[in-house]
Amino acid sequence: MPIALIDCNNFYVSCERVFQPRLEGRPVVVLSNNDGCVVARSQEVRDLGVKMAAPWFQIRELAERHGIIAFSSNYTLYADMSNRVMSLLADFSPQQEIYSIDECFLDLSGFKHLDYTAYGQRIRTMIKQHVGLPVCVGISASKTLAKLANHVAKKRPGYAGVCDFNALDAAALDALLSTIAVGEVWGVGPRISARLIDMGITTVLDLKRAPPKMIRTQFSVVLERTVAELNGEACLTLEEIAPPKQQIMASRSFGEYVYTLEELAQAVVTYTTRAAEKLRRQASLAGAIQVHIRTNPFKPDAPQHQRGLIVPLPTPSDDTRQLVRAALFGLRRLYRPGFAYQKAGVVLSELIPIEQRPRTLFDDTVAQARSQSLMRVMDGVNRIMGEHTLHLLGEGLEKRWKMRRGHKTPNYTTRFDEIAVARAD
DNA sequence: TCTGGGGTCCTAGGACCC
DNA sequence: TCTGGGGTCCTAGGACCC
Repeated sequence: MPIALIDCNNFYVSCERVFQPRLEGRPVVVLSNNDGCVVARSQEVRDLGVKMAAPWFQIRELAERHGIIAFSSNYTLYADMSNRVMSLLADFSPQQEIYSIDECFLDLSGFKHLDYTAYGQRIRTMIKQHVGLPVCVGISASKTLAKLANHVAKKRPGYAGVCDFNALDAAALDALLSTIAVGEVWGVGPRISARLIDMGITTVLDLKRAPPKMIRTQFSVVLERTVAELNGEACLTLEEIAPPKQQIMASRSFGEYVYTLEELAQAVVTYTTRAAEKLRRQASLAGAIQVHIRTNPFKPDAPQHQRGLIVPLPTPSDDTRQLVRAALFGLRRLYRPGFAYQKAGVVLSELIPIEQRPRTLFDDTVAQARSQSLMRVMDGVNRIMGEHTLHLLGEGLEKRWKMRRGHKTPNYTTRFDEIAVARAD
């Protein structure tokens, strides 16, 4: 069963380059929320040795020396670009799994006599032409192998952006796998990688040939499955429909330290509102809400305070006001004065589909209906008029604590007043 | 001065039951 | 000196992913 993995190259950076072609060939990074650390790097930046997740303030000097251009994350833009890519890719196979904002799997098993490498090149050309983004394509018999094939397509110029493992004979494939570090395998993170290397399993080929039972006892069934996948046995199926989330989070670091309960409450109301919107979008109710606050863990000399609390709801709900009440109840119990808080967040859990709302004798169905219409109106207004048009006053008006985004580009594709302008001078 | 955010799955261990 | 056995459920924590 041939599976293709299509992955955009340096996705966020490439999105920015589409609208500023002069950035082509120049070192570019995109920063995380709060302009905290590097979350996307152009090839030029990788070549300078800048690591993923490097704190921006630490590499600032290097950046200045080499003229690295930095952008704040513009998730509105990236999400829109992603949708365009995914809907184009959907035309290349009846089965598509959108795995993340910049990758998807396609099941190619229906295409019997296809030249997969040529097909991969057609995909590349199509995406480049219609969206302007560079992508690479990996093809093989399992998801794990397709991921590796994609890695090869990205890293080895000889493949010109498309690598089909099926096109190699067994010996050639093993030879190739013996040149890739075991840590590149999907599902092998830094911890497991270090342990494997201690055991003498250093390359992908070593892991492919490791005895599955030993891997199971020493590690887990998960890694055992990975070994099977490396041997061409597809254990992971294509998930075309994303299952509803089991928990929904919203949290942010603050742009400036927060000291007072009042300001923490504003943040908690804001994040709860966001989480509740996501909750309603997937038509679920939450049975509990967890609140957490913390000081800056990177400042061990400063007084530290970090706590979380789960607040059960009287009945499962998707009403922002009810969730906010519970969250603030939790916050008041967590809060201790005298600390410089750096982050707060909420997690909605015990989610159930809305049609499974438990019924009791004492349900106030009138209040429930009112709540539903109110939320529908709020969501509707915010969808049409722009997010945040209608919100609870508890979010605060000033938001001194809101995140820094000093280098954000316009929402070129989603707002008429920020649309890209082309000049012919 | 400045260090992201949002998820999933699995396992071990404790509580509890008969 | 000796202190059952087997099962389920729940939670916290660890590992991973992008």
